[in-house]
Amino acid sequence: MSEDPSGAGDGAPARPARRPNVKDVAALAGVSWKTVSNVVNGTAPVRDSTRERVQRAIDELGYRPNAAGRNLRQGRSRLLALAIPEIRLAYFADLAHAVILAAKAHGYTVLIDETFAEPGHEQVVAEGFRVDLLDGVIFSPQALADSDLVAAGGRLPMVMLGEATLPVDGGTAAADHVVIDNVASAREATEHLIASGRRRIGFLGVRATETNGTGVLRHAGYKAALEAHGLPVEAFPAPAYSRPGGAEVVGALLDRFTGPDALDGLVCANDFLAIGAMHVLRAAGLRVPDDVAVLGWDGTEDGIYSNPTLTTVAPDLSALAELAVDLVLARVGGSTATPQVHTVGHRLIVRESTV
Amino acid sequence: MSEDPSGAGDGAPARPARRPNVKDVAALAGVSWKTVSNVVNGTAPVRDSTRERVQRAIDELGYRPNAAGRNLRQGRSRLLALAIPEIRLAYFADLAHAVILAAKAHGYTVLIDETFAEPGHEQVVAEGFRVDLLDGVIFSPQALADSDLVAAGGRLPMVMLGEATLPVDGGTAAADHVVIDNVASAREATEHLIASGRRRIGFLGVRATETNGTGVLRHAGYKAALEAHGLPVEAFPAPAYSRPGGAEVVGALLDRFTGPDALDGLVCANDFLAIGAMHVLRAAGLRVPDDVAVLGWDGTEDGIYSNPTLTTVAPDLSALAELAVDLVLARVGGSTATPQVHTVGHRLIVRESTV
DNA sequence: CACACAACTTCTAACGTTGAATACAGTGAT
DNA sequence: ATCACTGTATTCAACGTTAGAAGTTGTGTG
Repeated sequence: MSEDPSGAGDGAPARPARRPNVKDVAALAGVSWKTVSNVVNGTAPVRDSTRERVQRAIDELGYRPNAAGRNLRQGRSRLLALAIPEIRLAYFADLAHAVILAAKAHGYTVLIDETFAEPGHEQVVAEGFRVDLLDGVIFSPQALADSDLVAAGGRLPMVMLGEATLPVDGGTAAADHVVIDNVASAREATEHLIASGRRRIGFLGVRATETNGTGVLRHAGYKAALEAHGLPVEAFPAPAYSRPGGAEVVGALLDRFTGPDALDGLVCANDFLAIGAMHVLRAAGLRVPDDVAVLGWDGTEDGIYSNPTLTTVAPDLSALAELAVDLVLARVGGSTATPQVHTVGHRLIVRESTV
Repeated sequence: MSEDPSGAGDGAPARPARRPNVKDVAALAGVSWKTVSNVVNGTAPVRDSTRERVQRAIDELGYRPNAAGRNLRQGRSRLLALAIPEIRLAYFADLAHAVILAAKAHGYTVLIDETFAEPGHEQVVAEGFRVDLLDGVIFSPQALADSDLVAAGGRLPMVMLGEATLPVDGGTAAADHVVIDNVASAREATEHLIASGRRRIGFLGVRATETNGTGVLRHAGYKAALEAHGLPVEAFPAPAYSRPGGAEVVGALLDRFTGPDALDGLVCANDFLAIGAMHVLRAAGLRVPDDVAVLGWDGTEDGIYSNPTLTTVAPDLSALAELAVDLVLARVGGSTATPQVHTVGHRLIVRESTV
């Protein structure tokens, strides 16, 4: 009916055909558009009276500097990506939350890229995923081995989470890494089980394909603790660090929970494995923690509301996220410091599953 | 030591000082930059041999069209935002996952905005959050009432999830809405409890502040089912649709689960409330489902691995996400169709908690 | 040989922004 | 009255891309 092509309502001010730009503001304020820019960015001194006049024009038109123009001019987008296997996994949702907050504190916006742990997609990320759009990437790789990253020429500032992409020989890292002390935390967690009287403790979550990943390191700490007490070591691989993964492995392992050498403790490489494991154990008529003690990693909220509640190693996620954002933004700012491995804190939260 | 300011390694090709642009590609391929543009965008016909030559140059230089330049020229960023209360809540993580996939199918990238259900921040989103950067927004509001949205002039294509921002009087919606049939699904779920012999069924999750929100509609369906059977209605408010929220409410309500009129069923407005409720019920020595049947909404994976496993109403999330993306992109493309309310499917998944 | 047509080039312009350089006015000193 | 200086404000140019128009080849057709 109306001739207004914008389709906006009647009562409200009609949607302008074109978003206002600096020139519109300048025209309304009666100054040059550069002065408007100066007011917006504080680039050059502007007289108070002029500033007020410009500000009034900005408010009246609802002017917001166009991001594309600004990005083009400045060569920066103030956009970071967080590349993770899958946002549905609680740990990564927690991580994303922490990273979004940390980035916002620096005026940065975060966009989530799900890799689904596919080597192909992870390789794409490593090689400079959306280098046309992003200022930097925070990358939590899963399938990528240490050697892969070195091959990719660092086209885009990148920070790695976890040790997976570190050279096994201890050589120079290709990018900054942020990690928790997996060996120490695994030792702590295992010591906790031993202290509560467990003697036959299994480890769930070794991975054949990993050379330097989370699972390997946690397994190493677990092994060190048991060997220090002269106790037997028994490790099982997991296809995926997920609830179904944990359920599957433990399901195929149920006969190891009966007989004279029955397992009475299970160190799981993360909370999901532990919850999947507990689910199957319960279905098989085994009691947690009475028959088997179970613990995991990540400190996800699931462990607070699981039945029984779950003992877990919780990384200091906000510290991790802030550090990762600081490091990647330092590179964006031009830093060429030698990449390093940074360790953030963790703590063991003891709950019902290991009482 | 090296004079190379890029800081790149030695073996790998040094990071170029400047990212290649169309002119660099054109020079290498021996064609005009316009031809490169034509190859990249398919704007005009190009001979196969030429196309190949250009493609080789693109690959060799690792050329990727600069997003800022392209956005500026085309007036579109191919960026959508998904505004949700909090990514850590499993339902929203599932939703984000579905939206990311749906958007990717259209060449769009998604950026997550967490509103924390703060009215202030939700208002900002409604008024055209990052209109300078985004092509559109998919918005799952929590605190926003129906009237608020109308006031905001639609500066940015927006699709709303859920009924919260619909006018109560059934008037014209200010934007497209995508919903599930909350009344019908609540009736189904409640009928399921009645069919399994429950007679004293409570509802968890009404909200005083809502006029047209999810909780109100699910309560209406619940009420309709009970009244159809002449059974008593008993509803309780929840401070937040979270596990702690569910735990808190049920914790203060434990005496309603003993005595002659003891509740033997609990319809919870979402899975989180249900899991929090089950947690407290168990701690108080009550058995689910023996003493109390419990169910929720959202179909989150938590309900598969909870103890007991949880009966839930699962929305068809991929349909919901695809529809939302289609609708918002239609607006981006210039559609001025009258906003409508679109309903997607759901199904009741029966598990242990209501056997 | 004129003509149509395809493939490509050249040229112009514009998207909105901001750094660098420059112009301008007003003040105070010489 | 001239000059230097300071505080403001302005003009210029460029970021990388693409749309459009007009011109230039080369090839094949009538």
